[in-house]
Amino acid sequence: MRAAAAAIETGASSGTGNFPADDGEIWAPVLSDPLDGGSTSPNQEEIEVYSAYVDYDAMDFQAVFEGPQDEHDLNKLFGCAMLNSCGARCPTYIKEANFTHEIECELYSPTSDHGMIQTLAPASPETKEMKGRRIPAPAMVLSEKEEAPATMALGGGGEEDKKRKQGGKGHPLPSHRRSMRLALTATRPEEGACANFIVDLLDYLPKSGWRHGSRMRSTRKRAIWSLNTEKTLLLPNHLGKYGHRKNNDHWTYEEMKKLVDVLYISGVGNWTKLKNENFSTSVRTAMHLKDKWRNLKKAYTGNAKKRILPALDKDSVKKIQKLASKMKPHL
DNA sequence: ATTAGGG
DNA sequence: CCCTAAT
Repeated sequence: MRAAAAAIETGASSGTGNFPADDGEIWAPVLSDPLDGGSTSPNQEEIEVYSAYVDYDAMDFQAVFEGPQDEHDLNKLFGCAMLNSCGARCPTYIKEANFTHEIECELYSPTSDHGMIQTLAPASPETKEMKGRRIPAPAMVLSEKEEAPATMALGGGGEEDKKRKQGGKGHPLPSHRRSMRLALTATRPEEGACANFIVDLLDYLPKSGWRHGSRMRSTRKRAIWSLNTEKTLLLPNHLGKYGHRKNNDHWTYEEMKKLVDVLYISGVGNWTKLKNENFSTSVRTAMHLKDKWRNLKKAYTGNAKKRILPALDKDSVKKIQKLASKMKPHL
């Protein structure tokens, strides 16, 4: 079982870029005050996020630690939260205007397509105490057939996926390369922490724009989640801010590491050649490679303050910094 | 056709 | 990730 992977602070900021022990593990930096943008918050609690799954891949962390790029990232955040601290059966709250639904979700991790969270099974009718408020849960019955499997299936094209795609029961799968089916977890997580975490994540999208550290990054209208008749959790706007992008996929850990490794050997530049020789099958264009390098460099160079860093292994970080400072690959 | 840099 | 001026 994988140990603690990261901590999320909901309180005031502390240092950024905390480097854990160099144990070769994929790590992610502490995300500073993502929820209140640095304003003084009475809520100083620290929530430990951990994975209950053995083969937890870095991809899953990206969404959380890169911060929302658009509304769709909430799906990832959601999934991350659930995967990490909750599990499929953990009560999850969806705030809809003034009403709060308690649901259980199935996550479809978006890649080139836009993903969505679909309710897998309605939660048992009960009332939860949350943040001092009484949250009414809708009365629904959990059906056996709709229950999540006891194992998690990673990677699109699995048997479950195919079955569902061919118009079976269940919910229609969006076409995507990867999908995650949340597993039932043996142990129910601490309710308070999870619920608060989820709700706070939803609050991550403020009324007008979202914050990155203490500064406002965009003026985006608040996304209101809603459940349609299919019990599908949807956003009102399917395209979002970056919906026009041809490739709206986020870089994976493997991609970033490969890019760094290649640059470390071949040097920075000659992006077209780099693309043809090392990323010929990748969706990334030469310009994408160039852009990513620029962003990585910026992220790990200088006094990057309050910046949400992409999860990378320490070795890659060193290479980035060495390349950035034009140091030779000696040592 | 590519790249650098701003958006 | 896109756009575009500059090369």
